[in-house]
Amino acid sequence: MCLTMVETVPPTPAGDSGPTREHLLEAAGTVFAEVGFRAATVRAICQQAGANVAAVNYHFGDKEALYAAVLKESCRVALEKFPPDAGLPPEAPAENRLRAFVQAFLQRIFSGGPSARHGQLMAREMIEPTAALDGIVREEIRPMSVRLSEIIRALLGPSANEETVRRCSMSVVSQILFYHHCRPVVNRLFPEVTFTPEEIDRLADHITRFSLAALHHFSAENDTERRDNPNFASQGDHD
Amino acid sequence: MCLTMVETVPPTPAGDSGPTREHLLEAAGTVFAEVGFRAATVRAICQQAGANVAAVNYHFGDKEALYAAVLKESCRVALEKFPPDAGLPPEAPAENRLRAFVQAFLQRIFSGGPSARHGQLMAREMIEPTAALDGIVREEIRPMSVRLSEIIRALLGPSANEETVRRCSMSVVSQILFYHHCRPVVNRLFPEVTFTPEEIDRLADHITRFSLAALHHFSAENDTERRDNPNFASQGDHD
Amino acid sequence: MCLTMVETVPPTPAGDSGPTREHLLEAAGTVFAEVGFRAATVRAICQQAGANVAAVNYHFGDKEALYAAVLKESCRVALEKFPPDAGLPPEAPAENRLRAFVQAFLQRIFSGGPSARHGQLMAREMIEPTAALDGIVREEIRPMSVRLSEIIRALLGPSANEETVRRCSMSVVSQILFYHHCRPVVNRLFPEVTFTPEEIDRLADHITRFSLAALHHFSAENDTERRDNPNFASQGDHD
Amino acid sequence: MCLTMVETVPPTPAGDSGPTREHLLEAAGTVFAEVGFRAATVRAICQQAGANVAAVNYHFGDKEALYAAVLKESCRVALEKFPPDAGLPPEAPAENRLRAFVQAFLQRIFSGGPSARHGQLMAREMIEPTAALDGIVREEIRPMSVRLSEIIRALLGPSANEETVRRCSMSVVSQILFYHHCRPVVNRLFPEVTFTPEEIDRLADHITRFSLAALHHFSAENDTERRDNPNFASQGDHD
DNA sequence: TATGAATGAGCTTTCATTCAT
DNA sequence: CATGAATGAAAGCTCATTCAT
Repeated sequence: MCLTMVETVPPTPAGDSGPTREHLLEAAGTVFAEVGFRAATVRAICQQAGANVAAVNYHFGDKEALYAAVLKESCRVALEKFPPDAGLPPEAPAENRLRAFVQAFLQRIFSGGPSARHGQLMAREMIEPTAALDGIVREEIRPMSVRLSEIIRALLGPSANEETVRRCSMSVVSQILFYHHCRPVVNRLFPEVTFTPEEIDRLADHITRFSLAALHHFSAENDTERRDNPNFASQGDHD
Repeated sequence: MCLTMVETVPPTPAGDSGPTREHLLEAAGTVFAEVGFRAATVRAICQQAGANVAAVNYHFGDKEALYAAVLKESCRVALEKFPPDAGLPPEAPAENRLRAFVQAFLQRIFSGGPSARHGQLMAREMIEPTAALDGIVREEIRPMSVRLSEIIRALLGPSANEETVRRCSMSVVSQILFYHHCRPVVNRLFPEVTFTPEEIDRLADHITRFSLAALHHFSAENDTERRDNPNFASQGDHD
Repeated sequence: MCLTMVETVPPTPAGDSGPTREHLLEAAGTVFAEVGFRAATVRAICQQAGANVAAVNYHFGDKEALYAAVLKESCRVALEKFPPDAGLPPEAPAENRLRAFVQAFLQRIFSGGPSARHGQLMAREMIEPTAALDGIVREEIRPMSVRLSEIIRALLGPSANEETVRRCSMSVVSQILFYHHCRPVVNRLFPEVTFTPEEIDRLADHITRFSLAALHHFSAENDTERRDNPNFASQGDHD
Repeated sequence: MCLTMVETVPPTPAGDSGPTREHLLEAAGTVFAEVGFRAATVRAICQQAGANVAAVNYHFGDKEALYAAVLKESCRVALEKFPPDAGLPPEAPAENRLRAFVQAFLQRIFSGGPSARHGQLMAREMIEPTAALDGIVREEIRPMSVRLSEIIRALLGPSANEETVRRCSMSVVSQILFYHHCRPVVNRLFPEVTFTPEEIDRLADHITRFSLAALHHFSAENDTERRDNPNFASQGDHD
C-alpha cells in the first residue's frame, strides 16, 4: 500500500560546500574503517565530525552514499600517494621495479594515516562487497594489476602466456596482502613479528626474493622447453 | 560493539540437550557465515531453525555466546574433516606433502558445505577478531602451521633458519588464501577465472610449482653460501 | 547499493493474541479517524493503547498494516451494526425500504461511537485512497449499492434502464453523505443545523420525500412515454 | 497538528514582490492539492517553484501561512472564473438558472486547471478544516448558496418556508459534489463511468431533471396543502 | 532580496532481550 | 523445557525552520 507522494530529489550538494562536509568524510573514514559499514552509526560519525545528525543526510543523502564517498575519496588519496608505478620509470630493470612495487604496496598497507584506513576499508569490502567496489577495481586496482603484469611479463620473458602471467601476479600480490588480511592470526602465531618499518623492509625483501626465484625458474624452464620443443606448453599453462 | 565474551553460565544447558540446540547451531552457522555477526538477527536464525525467538537466549545465553559456540563447532568439524597432515604420512616426499597440503587447503576453502562456511567465518574473524579466535588459532591453525613448517623445513634443508621457514610458510599459505579473501576482486579483474574443481586443481599445481621453485632456489642458495661461507646469513634472515 | 541481507518474515501474529492487540486497534481507530493516517503517530497510538512503541510492529508489522487492520475491523463492525437491508425484508414496500435505508445510513454516519469513526475513516479514504479501499468497496460498499439499486429499480418500474437506476441511486446516496462530507461548511453556513437524533430523523424524511418525488416522476414519465411511444428513450438515458 | 493561523506579519512582503512569490503560490497550489497540507514538503514546493528552501519562510513566514495564501488565491481565481450567477441574468427562468448552476458547478469541479485544484483543496478542507475555511465560506460559498436559494425559492413558490429551501438547496448541491468527493468509490463501483465533457453534460442533465421533478412536486404539494388548509405545515417543516 | 548550510525535534522501524506461563 | 508477548534502547532518516552572508 503506497499513499500518494511527490518525488523529492535529495539535495546532495556536490563538491566542497564547506568544512562540515570534509569533517564528515574524515570522521566517517575513521569510523567505517574501525567498525565497518553496518556497525558504524550516523550519530557517532556526526558527533566525531562535530556536526548535526542531519548533516549526513544533507551532504550525502544517506549513510550508504556517505560510505561510497568515503571509499572513493580514500581511493583517490591512496592512488595519489602511492602511484602504481611506485615512482620507477618503465625502463628500469624489472627486478628493481618488482622490488619497488612490493615495498610500496606494503608501506601503503602498513603505514599509519589515511592510507592504512584505506587498507581496512578494502579488507572489509572483500568480505562484504558493496556497489562501490566496482568503481574501485576499475580505477585503482586494475591499473595496479596491469602495472604488475607488465613487470611479471618482463621477468617471465616474451614466451610466457597470459595465464601464467596472471597467476604469478596473484602469487606476488597474495604474499603482500596476506600480512594485512591475516594480521590477527599472524600476531597470535608469531608474536615476535612486528610491523616496524625495518621489518616491513625485510618482509619486502623476502617476498621479492621468493617471487623472483620462482619467476626466474619459470622463465628458464620456459626457455629450455621452448628450445627443446617449440610446441611445448608447460603443465598448468594449458587452458 | 564489544565481542569480548561475557561469562553467563548458569542457565546454559551443556552438551546435547535436544534437537533445538542442534538446529540453532546449524542455522546460526549458515546465517553468521552469510551476513556476519552483526547483520545476523536472532529472529532470522531462530526462524531458520524452526525455533522460538527466545530459544537462543535460553540455550546459549545470548547472541554472542551462540556465535562463540558456532565458531567452536565449525572449527571442530573442519579439523575432523581436514586433518592437518592432509592424509599423507610424514615419510612421504616433502614435495608430495606440499602438493597435498596446498590441494587439500584449497578444496577445503572452495568446496561447499560446512567447511566453506568455516572459511567464511574465519575470514570475518580476520576483519573483526573475537575472543574465540585465540582458541581457534591454538587448536586448529597452529597445528596446521607446524605441519606446513615441517614440510618447508624439509624442502629448505636443515641449514635453514626458523625465520626463513616461517616466512616461506606464509608465502605458501598466502597464495592459497588469496583467492578466498580477495574473491570479489579476482572475479571483477578476471571474470574468466572460475572455481571449478578442475580449476582448483590447476591452481594448486601453480601454487605448488611456484613455491617449490622458490624453495629449491632458497635451498640451493643456502647450501652454496653455506659451502662458501659457514657464517653466512642471507639478507633478511638475520635479526 | 544493497548489502547482503537475509529476508526476515515479520512475525505478525494473527487473530487475538492478547488484550494489547485489541487496545492497539481501538486506539488506532480513534487516532486515525481524528488526524488521518499520515498525521497519526505510532507513538501516540501506542501511548493511548498503553503499549510499547514496538507493539505496533510486533502485532501488525508496520503502521500501514495497522491502518489496514483498523479499516477492516471498522468495516466489519459497521456492517454488523447496520446491515445493508436496514432490517427490512425484501418484500416490504420499496418506499418503506428506501426510508429505512436513508435513515439507517444517516444514523450510522452521525451516531457516536465506533461507527462514526468509520465514517471519518471512509471520508479520509475518499480524499486519499489507500490500497485498503478496494477491499472495503468490495465487501461493504458494493453490497449496499446493490441493495439500494434494487429499491430504486422497484420504484422506477421495470422499464427503467440500468444507467438511470445507477444515477438515481447516486442522487439518493449523495444527499445522505453530503451532511457528513461537508459538515464544516454546513455548520458555518447554517449554524442552526444540529445533528440531534430528532434532526437526523427530519433530515431522513426530507431526503426520502425529495427522492421519492423525483423517482415517482421519473417512473410516471417513463410509463407515459412508454405508452405513447414504444421506442422511447428519455433524454439522459441514452448512452 | 495545529492549523490555527498564527500571525507572523513582519517580514512578509505584501502583494507582488517578484516572480518567486508567484511561482511559490503556483507550485504550492499544485502540491497541496495533490498530496495535502501535511504530506506536502516545503522542499518539494520550492523545488517545483525553482526557488530556495528558505523561500517559503522568507515570503510567507511558514508553511501554514503559505497554505493560507494558496487557499485565498485559489478562491479568488475560482470566484473570478465562475461567478455565482453562472452567467445568467436573474430574470431568466428558474429552471434554466438551475440547469446553468448545476452545469457550471460540475464543470468547475471536473475540468482541469486551477479550478479543479481549488476543488481538491476544498475537499481536503472538509476533512481537516483550517482557519482559512471561514473566509472562504463567507466570500465564496455563502454567495453561491444565496444564489442557489433564490433559484430554489423561485421554483418552490413564495409559500415555501426557509427550511425547505435550505434543505432542497443542499439536496441539489449534494448531488453535484458527490461525484467529486466520492470519486474513488464511484470509479471502483462503476468503472464505466468516465468524466468526459459529454458525460458531465449528461450528469448535469440528470441532476437537474431529478431535482426539478422533486422541486415541482414539493411546490405542487405545498400549493395543494396551502389551498386545503391555511395552517398547514408539511412534515419536517415545523420546528 | 535571497540563499546555501546547518539544525533539532521527531518520525518509523529494528532488534536483542526479558518475563510470565 | 520452551514459548508467545512485550519491552526499551537505539538506529536511519525526514522536515520545517533558522542563520550568516
